[in-house]
Amino acid sequence: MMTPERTVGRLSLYRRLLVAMRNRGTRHVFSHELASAAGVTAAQVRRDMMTVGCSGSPARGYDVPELIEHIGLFLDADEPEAVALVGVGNIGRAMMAYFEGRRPKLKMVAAFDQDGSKTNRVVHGCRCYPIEDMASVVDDRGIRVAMVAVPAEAAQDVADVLVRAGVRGLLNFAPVAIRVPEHVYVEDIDVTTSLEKVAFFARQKRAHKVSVS
Amino acid sequence: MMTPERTVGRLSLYRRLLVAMRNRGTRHVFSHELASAAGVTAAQVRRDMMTVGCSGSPARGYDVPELIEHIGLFLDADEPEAVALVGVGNIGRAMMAYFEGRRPKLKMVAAFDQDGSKTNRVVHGCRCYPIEDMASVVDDRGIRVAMVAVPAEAAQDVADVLVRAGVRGLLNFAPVAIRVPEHVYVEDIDVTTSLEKVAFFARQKRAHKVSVS
DNA sequence: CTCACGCTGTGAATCATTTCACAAGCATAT
DNA sequence: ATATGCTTGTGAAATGATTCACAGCGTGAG
Ligand SMILES: NC(=O)c1ccc[n+]([C@@H]2O[C@H](COP(=O)([O-])OP(=O)(O)OC[C@H]3O[C@@H](n4cnc5c(N)ncnc54)[C@H](O)[C@@H]3O)[C@@H](O)[C@H]2O)c1
Ligand SMILES: NC(=O)c1ccc[n+]([C@@H]2O[C@H](COP(=O)([O-])OP(=O)(O)OC[C@H]3O[C@@H](n4cnc5c(N)ncnc54)[C@H](O)[C@@H]3O)[C@@H](O)[C@H]2O)c1
Repeated sequence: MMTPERTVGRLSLYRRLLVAMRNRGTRHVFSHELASAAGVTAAQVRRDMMTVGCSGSPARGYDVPELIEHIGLFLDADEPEAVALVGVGNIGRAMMAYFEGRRPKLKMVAAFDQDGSKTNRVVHGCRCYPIEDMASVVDDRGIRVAMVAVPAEAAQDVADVLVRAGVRGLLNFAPVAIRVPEHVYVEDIDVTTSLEKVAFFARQKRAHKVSVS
Repeated sequence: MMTPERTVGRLSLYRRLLVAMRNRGTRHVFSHELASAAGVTAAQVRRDMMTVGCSGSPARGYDVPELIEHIGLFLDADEPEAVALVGVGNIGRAMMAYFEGRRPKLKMVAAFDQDGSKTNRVVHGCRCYPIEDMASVVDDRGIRVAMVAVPAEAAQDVADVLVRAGVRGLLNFAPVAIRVPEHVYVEDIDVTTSLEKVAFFARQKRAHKVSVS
């Protein structure tokens, strides 16, 4: 019954593609069309649709608005969710700019930083508080999801405070493995690792190409 | 013989942790220590060490400097590799700041942007060129790895030019599935999807907690 | 009205990755 | 010298994710 992590990621991607299709006026979509747009197989799409409990017709495929709605029911909370950001540096500011008005169900409502020159103002519609206020603001506003964009040395401490204040999910940009209690979910975005993977497989592919041809 | 994608990601992570250990003066490490630092199991670490062909002693564990070297031999190219960046916006600039002097084997040597106000200068040690020069600069410098940080609408076009100019690996920040020939590797960093995953599992965990206790 | 086609939904099979479990090893204490 | 208590390395088992393959169906053509 527990949904696989990969599936959730793909559903988020499908939704974005489907919204774009709807905005272009597309009403129906076949599994192979969505699959090709998402870069996965048609069977995968159909399986994923099973997990959101959505079915299509053999003749027309899936109904796009209906799919968007079902994915929303599955993925989203009932109420819009408040998200906190810790660390108003390069990455933090880029994220504020990016998320402004993008996903109405996930609104960045509070940012925190140690540096006094970055706090007590509103950036991209998000209020910036001194770090000392973090526990109380997160607790008061019932914030359950936070992005961590502070230097690696500070990430664990920040996470500890967030978790104690009630946060249940962390998106971590700092290049460290954050340790959290079992009931907290952490997703890491590790750009260095990603880039090293790209460099590694870029080389592999070249080698493979040569050896085959 | 083809190394799994996951393994490569973990090796990159291990290396970072090992370098930090070495800088603290640690000479030897047991699989369970590295595992705990990386947030994986000890068996996983030992398996991964097998793929880089590195062995430890039952008494002392693995030799830290030796491990760092072996992972380097496995992951890195012989020569330092040049990396290109396309899109000198919020994300692009954050990446330039971040990678400056971080990984000597992966050096960001050229950035490209459409916007004239961002080009023909040096930012964080990386020269910014007009987008028109991209194909020739990438080709001339033999660049094989590139980061794509342009708006979604432009990403496919940019990727096409890069691939034609000889790029074999892409790190893509734009929220679209980029289509590339079979011999090119693409890794996506999709912050929206990651955040939606975090929000989803944060909720799940809460539910799980309640139902168990 | 009937047929043929191409799609969906899904059990079963395949493929990939992780974990188990244990023989063999090495340093240390006795 | 040898017993002890850790560890490593690794087949084999388990788990997890993806793909196959096909029955069943709805639609549009004839
Ligand atoms: N910039 C990038 O492209 C990039 C890429 C990958 C990872 N990262 C990681 O993301 C994190 C942030 O990177 P950045 O480039 O935005 O760094 P940055 O230095 O620009 O910003 C860090 C911010 O965190 C604040 N801060 C420091 N300690 C704090 C604390 N204890 N509590 C609250 N705020 C604190 C600082 O005042 C600063 O505003 C780092 O861990 C970095 O390694 C950044
Ligand atoms: N900012 C974020 O936190 C964030 C997060 C996730 C994803 N992204 C994605 O990353 C990409 C960049 O985001 P950003 O916030 O840096 O955007 P941005 O608007 O700040 O920067 C985009 C840059 O690309 C340049 N550009 C546009 N078209 C171009 C083209 N055809 N060729 C070359 N350069 C071109 C622009 O001049 C600009 O400098 C977008 O696809 C965005 O969706 C950004």
